[in-house]
Amino acid sequence: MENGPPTIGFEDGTIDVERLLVEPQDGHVSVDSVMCFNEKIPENVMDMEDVTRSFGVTNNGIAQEGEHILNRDVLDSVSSEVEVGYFRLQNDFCSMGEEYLLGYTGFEFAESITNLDYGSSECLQTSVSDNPVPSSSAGMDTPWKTDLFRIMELPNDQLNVDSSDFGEIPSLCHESETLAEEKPLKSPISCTLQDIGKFQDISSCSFQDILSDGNDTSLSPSVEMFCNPKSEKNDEFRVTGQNGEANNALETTSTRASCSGALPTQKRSRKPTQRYIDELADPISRHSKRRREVSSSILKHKSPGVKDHKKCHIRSREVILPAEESSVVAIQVPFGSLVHKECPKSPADDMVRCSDRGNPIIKSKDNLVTPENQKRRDECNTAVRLKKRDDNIVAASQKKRDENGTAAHLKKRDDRLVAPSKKKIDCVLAASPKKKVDCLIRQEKIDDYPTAESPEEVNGRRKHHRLWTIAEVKKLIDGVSEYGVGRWSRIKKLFFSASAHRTSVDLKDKWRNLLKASGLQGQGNRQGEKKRNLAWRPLPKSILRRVCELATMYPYPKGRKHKIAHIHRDSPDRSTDITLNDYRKILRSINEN
DNA sequence: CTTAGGG
DNA sequence: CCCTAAG
Repeated sequence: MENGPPTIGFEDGTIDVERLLVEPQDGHVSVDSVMCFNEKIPENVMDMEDVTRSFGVTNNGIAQEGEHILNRDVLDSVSSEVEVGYFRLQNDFCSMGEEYLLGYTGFEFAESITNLDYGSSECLQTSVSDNPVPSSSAGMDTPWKTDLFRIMELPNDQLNVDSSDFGEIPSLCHESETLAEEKPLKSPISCTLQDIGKFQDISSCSFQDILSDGNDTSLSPSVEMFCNPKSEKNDEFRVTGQNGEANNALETTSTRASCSGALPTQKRSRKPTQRYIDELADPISRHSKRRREVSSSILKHKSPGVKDHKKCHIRSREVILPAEESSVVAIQVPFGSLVHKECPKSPADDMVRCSDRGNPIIKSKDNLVTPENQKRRDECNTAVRLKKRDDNIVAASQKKRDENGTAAHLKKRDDRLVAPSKKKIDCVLAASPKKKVDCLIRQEKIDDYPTAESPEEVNGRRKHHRLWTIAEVKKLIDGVSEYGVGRWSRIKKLFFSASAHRTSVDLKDKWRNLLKASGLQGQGNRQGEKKRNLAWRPLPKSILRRVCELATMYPYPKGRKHKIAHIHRDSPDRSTDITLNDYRKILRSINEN
């Protein structure tokens, strides 16, 4: 209604492409909010990506601006081809392809569209049939999208744009609104392209990687970030923003809200599809099998009805996204809004907690994985151990053994830990059964943060496997540089007194891993090491370097008898860093004596 | 109890 | 991380 072209089609069924153009840039035309034609879209090529491709829309825009540029020439040529109907090629829609749709899984439409890949227009029809186009008067939405549905409704062999469609555009608003309402996810306003950019900067992997990653398994958080805001746009014709400004999100949201208010009900909001859930859950699950095990058992014991609350789990999990530790900074993806809506507790708690040592890093933690979202997951949890060593084992006996063993160990460990806070209890008290589950999940998350204050335990069981934060690694390195390799208990005492977890053994193990990562240890198969190195989580090179230095300094085996003499002798050659550490170490030893 | 090492 | 064996 506002600034969008009220109509873009001609009476003869063609489309005024020029009107679709938005903000010409550098001889290119931004196609955001622009749509195209269905032209000769092959019957079996309903996939948006294909469409996009066939019209020369480039996808490279995502990483930068999240926009797609359509060469004007191409567009022009296309315009002549436009004959009947059109597709709305929303930028993300195009580029995201299935991803985008998956992000949308909340409602049938998405699923149906997803199926377009397989080339059946039936999907479209069925999906639309589910949402019959109501005739209402209020109209704020753009006709574009609604017309998309129109087209879908049409039989496969007659994709025609009824000129009347343009006239009754307003009447279609209702449906669009409905769709909007059905969206399972509200994109957080704070989630902007800028954030995404930041993410990119921080993480070593490119967005493309992420995308592809999400392809096989599920939507990666980052993808979601993209998807959600876009989804909003998709429903809102008012999509202005190529810039992905937060304001946009707000605007669109509010617009929708008002619109829906005007057109109450008629459609009950749909729950996220199972598929959607699956997609979300997958990435995390992959990384934290272990956690899952524990959590599953916990959940199982605590609340039999976990399955019923899958959705909640998902929500909570979304709060914390896997952050990259590649650099000293980790990204915190603002998915808070989602959580806020679904869950009473805000993720903020976790974040705050996580910043021990003043380190603003939010660990990605596989931990979050815990929330089993799907039946499948639940089943797996309860019935099968995903541990590496359990790969071949399906037998219950094995499982039992493992559980018992771990349980015992955990208990033991817990005893040594700082007394758990009452957060969990509070949580439980204040919550309905559903919330209880959430609390548990949150508990896990909290647990992940190595703050002495928050070593909560769930039912006496503790989650293990906390990711090592860079800060921790640094501390470890400092400790090693001070005390040398092998004095894990001391290092633990002095550097990790704050973190109840991280036993001396853990330190030792971590150091071992660091050595591997630094590629300085395995003399035999250095190549293998290196290869694995790539798989390693991007560790700050500075850390790796220090590890190397320390490793050379203190041969891992106890062979560092002459350590001190060595140091003195070599200190001039050593980096200032090491020298300083040595100095400190000496001082400390002196003090102790 | 602490380490080293294998799993 | 877990588990075990060795000082």
